[in-house]
Amino acid sequence: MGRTRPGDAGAKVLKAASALFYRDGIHAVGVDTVAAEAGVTKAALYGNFGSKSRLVVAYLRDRDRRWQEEIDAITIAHAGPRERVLAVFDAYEAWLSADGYRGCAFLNATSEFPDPADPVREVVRHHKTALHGYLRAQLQRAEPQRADVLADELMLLLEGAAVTSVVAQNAQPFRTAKRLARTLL
Amino acid sequence: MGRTRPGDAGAKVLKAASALFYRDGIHAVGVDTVAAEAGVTKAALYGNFGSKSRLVVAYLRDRDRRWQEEIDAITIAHAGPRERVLAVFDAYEAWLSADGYRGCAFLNATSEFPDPADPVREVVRHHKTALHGYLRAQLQRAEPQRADVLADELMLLLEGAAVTSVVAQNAQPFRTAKRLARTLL
DNA sequence: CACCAAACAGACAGGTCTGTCTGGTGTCAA
DNA sequence: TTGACACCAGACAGACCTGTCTGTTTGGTG
Repeated sequence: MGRTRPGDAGAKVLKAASALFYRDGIHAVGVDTVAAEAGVTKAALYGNFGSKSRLVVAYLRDRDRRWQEEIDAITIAHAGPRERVLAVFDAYEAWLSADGYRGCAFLNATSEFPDPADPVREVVRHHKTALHGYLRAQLQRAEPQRADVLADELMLLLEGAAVTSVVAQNAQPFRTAKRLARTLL
Repeated sequence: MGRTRPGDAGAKVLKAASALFYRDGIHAVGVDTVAAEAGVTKAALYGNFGSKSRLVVAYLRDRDRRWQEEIDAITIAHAGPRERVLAVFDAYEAWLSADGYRGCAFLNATSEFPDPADPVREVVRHHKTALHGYLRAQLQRAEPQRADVLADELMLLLEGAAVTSVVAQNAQPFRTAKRLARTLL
């Protein structure tokens, strides 16, 4: 019977791991579960990723890449810097609400990996630095002299809305954050 | 030899659990480790708390109680509502920096317990609701008509600064948050 | 067609997890 | 003094964890 072609196992594992790690938490999901959900053997999982730690890093890198695509879509869809910045709030909210307010995968990973030197934390810093850089680049065009401070402040609002919406299990914090962001701009 | 008096085991376990759960994460710490660190047997731990889940809830309740004492101290030390609100930012920052920016114990627990119906999440909601209520009560005296919105906004700034300071491993986000809070007031 | 890489199936090792149980020891109060 | 109680010491069960191993089957390529 048509078994899957070689080389697909890695992608299937990554897809299953993404869903499970995000939904249940990283420490709470074992590699057996990931392999079973992916329809793949543990040997194939280890052949592709080497260890669970590396699979976790791959999971976060993949999510960062998909988020970057979202940012690119925003850049294409909106021309003005203010519109782009506000669209980031909408995109963030959409990602969180789509999965029942489970929170930011990178902040969750930060909670589960306390060591700041862990490779996981490097991916998190990379992701957040990229987001901050995008905001600052946009603001540089709109309000050059306030760009740095504004980018810091908008990051606080974004992250605050993210975690607060998880506790509250609804999108209301994002409305508060976006309204305040609009007045700051 | 002077063994400890009966009744002390519970307090010793709670103290050890608080330190370990907060530092390493809840799922990452086993009950054997907690019992060993407390200088107590597992039997005593289970005799006092019944299960790890209940110990986790006790840990968060205890931390909430200690935070409430901090809030009470702020109320005593400052008379004006604006001073009290800004002092909350300082207290939050002090708690995080004192433990190497490991983050808010309640938000970390939220990451580790995805089910919103979990007793752990109820403690988290209680804690955050109490904080929000304190801010709103203070603001009611300073700016009655804006109190509700302002309390929401300050919560976003507090939570945003908390998680961002963990990623960055420094207190800079709190300075940004406090400055913005001051201009909002 | 023959070969090889990559998948399969599934057992296995060694460790850790939560939770229980047995039996001994110390303390306090009646 | 005696009994209740809370603890100690440590083994134990059963599940789950990561990671490895043996051997087989398959699909794509030279």
